[in-house]
Amino acid sequence: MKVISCNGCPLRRLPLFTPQSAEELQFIEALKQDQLTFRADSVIIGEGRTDAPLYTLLQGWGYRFKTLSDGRRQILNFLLPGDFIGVQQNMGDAITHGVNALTDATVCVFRRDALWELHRYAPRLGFSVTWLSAHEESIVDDTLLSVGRRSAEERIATLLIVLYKRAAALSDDPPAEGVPFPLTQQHIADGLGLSLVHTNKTLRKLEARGLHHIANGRLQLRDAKALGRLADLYGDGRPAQRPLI
Amino acid sequence: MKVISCNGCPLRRLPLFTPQSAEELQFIEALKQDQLTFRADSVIIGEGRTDAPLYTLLQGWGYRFKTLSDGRRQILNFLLPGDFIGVQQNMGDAITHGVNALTDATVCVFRRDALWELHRYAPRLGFSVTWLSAHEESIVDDTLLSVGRRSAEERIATLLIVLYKRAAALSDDPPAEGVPFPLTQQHIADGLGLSLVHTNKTLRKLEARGLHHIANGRLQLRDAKALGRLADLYGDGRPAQRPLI
DNA sequence: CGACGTGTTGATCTCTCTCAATTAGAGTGG
DNA sequence: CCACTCTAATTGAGAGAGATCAACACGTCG
Repeated sequence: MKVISCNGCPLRRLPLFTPQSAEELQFIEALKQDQLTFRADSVIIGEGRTDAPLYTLLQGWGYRFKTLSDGRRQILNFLLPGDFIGVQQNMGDAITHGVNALTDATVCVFRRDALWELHRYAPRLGFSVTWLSAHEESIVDDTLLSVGRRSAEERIATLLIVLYKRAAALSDDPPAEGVPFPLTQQHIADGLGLSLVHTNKTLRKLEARGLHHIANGRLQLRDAKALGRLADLYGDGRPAQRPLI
Repeated sequence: MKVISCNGCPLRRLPLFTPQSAEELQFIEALKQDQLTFRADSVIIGEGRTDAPLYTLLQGWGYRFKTLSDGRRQILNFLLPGDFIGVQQNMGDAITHGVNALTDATVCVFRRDALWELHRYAPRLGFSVTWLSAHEESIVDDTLLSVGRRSAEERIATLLIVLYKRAAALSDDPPAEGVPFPLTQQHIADGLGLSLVHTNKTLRKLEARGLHHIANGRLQLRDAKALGRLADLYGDGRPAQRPLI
């Protein structure tokens, strides 16, 4: 993929990034060092790294995860274009989670001190990063609610709705035959604290009831209302809303 | 409790807040509006509020939580002195979780635009907030790993260690007869995605094995090594480490 | 003294896990 | 074009960790 300028960056379309000034854009451009592409299933940031660079996901999907020493794995959240990668760890703390690519994924690489530079010289953008960081936490909060208190059916319904909305928000055209959905059942299981087998059985049950359909890497919600009843979400599941400041 | 000046604020002792300059302190002081005290078990921020102020927990414990419409509750994380309350929501997003006091709790109240002011005029402190926000997320990450992939015994061992360390880091004297531990078993259950009954049985089992002891609102770790083996934490459970910048 | 919150314990019940096999599709090499 | 392999999905059977139901104990408080 050709290296694109920050001017055409897909992140700019996100509502969080209120219209940037020319100076701000130029500033970001100066902090951007490189652009890298990772293969599907490859490691973007290894668990335990301390010197991880700061990335921004430009294209493709990924996920953050933690593992126990015996191999049990929990996916913390899924990363879609526009998400930051490694903010926590770029602040001097040891990283305690890994980041893998789910599909082929292109990232922008920023200077290690980019976060500080941003705060120092473009506080409005620094503020945006804080906002985005807080928003990512709220996604993890939602997942924790699911994993802690929802049944398997409810968890899966919730995940399907949330990912559907996030994916749909990124495409320009209305999602006629569904949205891209690159997760395997193992990813779903690891994201929801379920076993692979039970995930499969639950998915089949929901699909048999006509609630959704997954095929060829695409997800369709066939009965969004029923899924919504299962999920019992109030305001969650919609993409970030408000502009800043 | 007497209103204290930011100069004597307990937060200053936290390693995250590298020595502040006199100007920075003065700046914070100007943003501080008030000081409030909440009763144990009272609501600090109601679920769904949109105009919540920005607080900082000065004294006492609290917790963030989410509930499903049928009443199932998940505690997202526990708040100890030095924690922020409502950062996410003070950034223009609707709040989707509640905050309750666990003990009597005193908070500092800041102007609603304090976060922006901080970023704008004291970028170093703004950066600290971003760091703190990211760090809070990493605590939720750890809990999600527990709830998703650890057994009941392992979850409880993990929680005890983590809270012990956080509480110990806040007291000056070495914790001879344990650290303050104001949680009821219901709080533990809601924080770990377990039922009350099973939480009780598991706690009793661990206590019978001599791993810990809870009495009179205090927690002692009697066999930290055994608890650590159960918890299987690597770097987690210790308080925030590195200074900034 | 009765009511209430918290903790404790026993007896079921069930959701989800684990184990085990099988199927289907993609890629590879002969 | 056909074996061979590997990964992902699927399905059945049995086992188990944890949930639910039901009592009871204990201390505090009005």
